[in-house]
Amino acid sequence: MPRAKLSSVIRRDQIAEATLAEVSRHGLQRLSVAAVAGRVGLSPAALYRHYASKDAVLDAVLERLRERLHSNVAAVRAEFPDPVDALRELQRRHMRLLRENSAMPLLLFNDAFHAGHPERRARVLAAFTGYLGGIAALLRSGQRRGLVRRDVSARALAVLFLGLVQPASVLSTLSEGTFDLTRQALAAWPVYEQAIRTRRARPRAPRRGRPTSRRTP
Amino acid sequence: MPRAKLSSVIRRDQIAEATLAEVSRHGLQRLSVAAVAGRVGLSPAALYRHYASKDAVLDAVLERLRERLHSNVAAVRAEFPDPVDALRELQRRHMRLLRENSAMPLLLFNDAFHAGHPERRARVLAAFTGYLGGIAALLRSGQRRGLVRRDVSARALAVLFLGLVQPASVLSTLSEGTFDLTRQALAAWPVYEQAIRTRRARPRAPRRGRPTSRRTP
DNA sequence: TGTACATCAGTGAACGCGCGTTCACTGATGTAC
DNA sequence: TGTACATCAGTGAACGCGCGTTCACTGATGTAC
Repeated sequence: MPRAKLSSVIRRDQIAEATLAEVSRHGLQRLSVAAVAGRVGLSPAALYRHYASKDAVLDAVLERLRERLHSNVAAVRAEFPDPVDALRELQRRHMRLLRENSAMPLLLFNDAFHAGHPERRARVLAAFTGYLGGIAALLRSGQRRGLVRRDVSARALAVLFLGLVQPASVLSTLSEGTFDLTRQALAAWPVYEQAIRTRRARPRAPRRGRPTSRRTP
Repeated sequence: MPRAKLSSVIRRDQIAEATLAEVSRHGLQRLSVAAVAGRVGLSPAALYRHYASKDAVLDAVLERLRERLHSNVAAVRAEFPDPVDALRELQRRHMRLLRENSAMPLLLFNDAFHAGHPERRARVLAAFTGYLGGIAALLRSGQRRGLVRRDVSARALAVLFLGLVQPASVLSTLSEGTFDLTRQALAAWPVYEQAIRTRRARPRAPRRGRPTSRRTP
């Protein structure tokens, strides 16, 4: 007996969201078309009315994740004039994104997601470097205004920013939530902030005992 | 026609190494018993003379990776009396380990590796927290000697240490080597080192403009 | 406001492929005598 | 130093399971007239 019919526009959306939810719960490995269809309330065959293949669904999911990362950068840029404040908020949003979409690392860092899909790997890399680029842009703007140290490239500081959350996220996934991601992030932020901010009237390399010198011009 | 016979002790070793090499090259997703056997110079069926299953091989591989992580920590501890120097060297060794075993992130952070294997997931987590524990121990010893800041837990600083390499490693995997892991790591280390070292005669929170105060007792 | 019809979202059943694993058998190797 | 035999690492062929996908068919829905 056929169940309720809905337009393909709606179904496409439901299927992509259901896939995200399934991956969040059981990982990409165990993701089956049957499970996704079941979650939406469809037979597996019905899914093929809306997507050409399982891979097409995964591509749609990737696009959603890319958008969410991008919109986070856009949002904090708009909200905070101070780029360092914006970064702190971005970290918060990033953690929320991870909490609500634990599928994200399970997909993006998963070779099963790229293996044999060169175009998809390129898109993941583009999403990643796009995000990184947004972070680097914030840092560069901080550098221009004399808020962020200039002796290290904005790019390198941006990669370091990702390191603020990523290992914690891995631990959290592995421990199935036992590891407290938020607590770690809260402890890590001030360390990062102090590390990237322009230092004023401080010895350049304290351990060597060199004479004090100003770092910023 | 049967090929050269070798003792099972040798074969077990060859098979585990071949698996590491295969995963490094094509990821876990594409890892097949046939490919591993072929690399060793055996038929797929022969592999079952030495391991009970493909999963048993993967367990052996996990153990090898755990040992390599552990021995890196032990080595830098033995080599450097200063725990911060030891950490710098650990970062170097970690990068080398990643370069020579790109299988490591492809396995350890892969849900296909844990999915449906609670014991294995526990072992991965244990390897991870063991490594983290070793790093935290170095940091704690630095804290005791007044070399490392005490206002942040050694544990949190240890997770941050992992962040020094991990995002770069992901980028490097995604970009298939285009991204320069070593360069990033070299740029990141001084930032980390300055961030964790005890600060002397520096304003506590420069941006707020609070009065100068010593951080270390 | 009804009727006819094209469209399209739905279904159960079956297909087919990849791949881990098993099976029955082979023949080299090490050891007891 | 030979011979007999248990052991054990090797093989090709076939099995079997999971799962993505296709197929022929159904019936609801929207629209032209």
